[in-house]
Amino acid sequence: MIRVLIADDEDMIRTALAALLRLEDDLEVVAECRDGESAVTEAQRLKPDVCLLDLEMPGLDGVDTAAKILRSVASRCVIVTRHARPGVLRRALGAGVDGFLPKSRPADDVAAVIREVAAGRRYVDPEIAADALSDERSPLTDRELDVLRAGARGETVAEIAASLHLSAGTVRNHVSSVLGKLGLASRQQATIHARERGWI
Amino acid sequence: MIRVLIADDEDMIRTALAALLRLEDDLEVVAECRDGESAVTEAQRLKPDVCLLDLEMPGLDGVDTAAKILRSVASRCVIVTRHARPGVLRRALGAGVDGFLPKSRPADDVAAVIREVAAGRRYVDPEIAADALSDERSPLTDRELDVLRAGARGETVAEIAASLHLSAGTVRNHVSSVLGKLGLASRQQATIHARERGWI
DNA sequence: GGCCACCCGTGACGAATGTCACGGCCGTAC
DNA sequence: GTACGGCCGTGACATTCGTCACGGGTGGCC
Repeated sequence: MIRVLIADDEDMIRTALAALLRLEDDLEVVAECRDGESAVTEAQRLKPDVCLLDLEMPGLDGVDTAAKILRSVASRCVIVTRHARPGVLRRALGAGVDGFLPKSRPADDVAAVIREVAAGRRYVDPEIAADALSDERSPLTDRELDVLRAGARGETVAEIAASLHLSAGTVRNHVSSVLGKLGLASRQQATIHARERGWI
Repeated sequence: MIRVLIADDEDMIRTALAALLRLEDDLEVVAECRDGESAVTEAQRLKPDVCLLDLEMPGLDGVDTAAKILRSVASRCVIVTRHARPGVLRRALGAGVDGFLPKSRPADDVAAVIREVAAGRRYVDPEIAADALSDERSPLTDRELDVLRAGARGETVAEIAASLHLSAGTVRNHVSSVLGKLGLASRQQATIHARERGWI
């Protein structure tokens, strides 16, 4: 019997997946969590065989949650996500995740992947894996990404500078460098671009 | 037997819901569609009793799809959505939709709502309904929303003006008016604000 | 008729933004 | 050692952006 923990902040998808997994004879859903923090707590308490973690969750996201779980429990983690991008896959594998499944795959595959991972194998969606091999990784430096992240909600240059403890001129230089690398013309275009590729 | 059409571009949630609904004795899933256009076609061909439509779909969104279906077939429509905002609910009801269910509700509720709607009753998530009654609707004019939509991807004022066949000064005035009404300081903040509330 | 809201435009102003050139400080690679 | 790239900062510059005041046009409402 494979003991499974599910974490997803969206009730409809979480309860639907849990109900489907319960129909499988060899799977047992031992916990349903709506955020990363409770998933970590429950994983430490119940020590499930496999944790199925949604990437997009408030607070701790799926990868952060997996990293915390893997540091303290001998569980295996599968990341499920709507926005499957090479950048995210890299982050996930770096955190020690064993499965990576985009939500563009049918629900039947979830049980299959859980069995694979529980058996000690890894599973990565082949489509994304191919993308991750062929694609360009972010040409931006860490600091440049910091600036993009800090300005993602429409903050002004001065506010970005304040939150990063920089001077406004430095922020402008970083932004200018980003726009040059990406061939774009404004910060908001750069943030959209970076978000679509999973860089931030 | 209630005949149901499901439309959702995300395979995992669509197949999961379809599988769960098939477990119900009184429901029959007659079609699964991944976009609005095919949902309209299939609805016209199969004339299902209830159409379960995801709001967020490429091309025709859920509400547009419902409007097209309701004009040509005697089906009833239920909108399912991740971002349930009063503005969206208003749009949906205006299109003649009979059910409105956010994805923050458990999957069991889907079958219950389908039965309600099939029986000729309406169902609107009480949480959202309360919000819709109490909240402010958008204080922005149609043209102001046009400008926000046109500039949602980081376009410059001149580009917005070109795509709306306006002068740059007029666009700036609309933007200025929007920012005044919302108490914000930049276009990108205004677009974020409007998106969060379902105005665009 | 007047009043008002919305729409479109112009012109001018200050502030914010992006570009460029420059210098300095650290690491790592050769 | 030198060379290079990332990082931080300054200063000056042109462009863009948001604000304001103004005028004209339409259509609905009293």
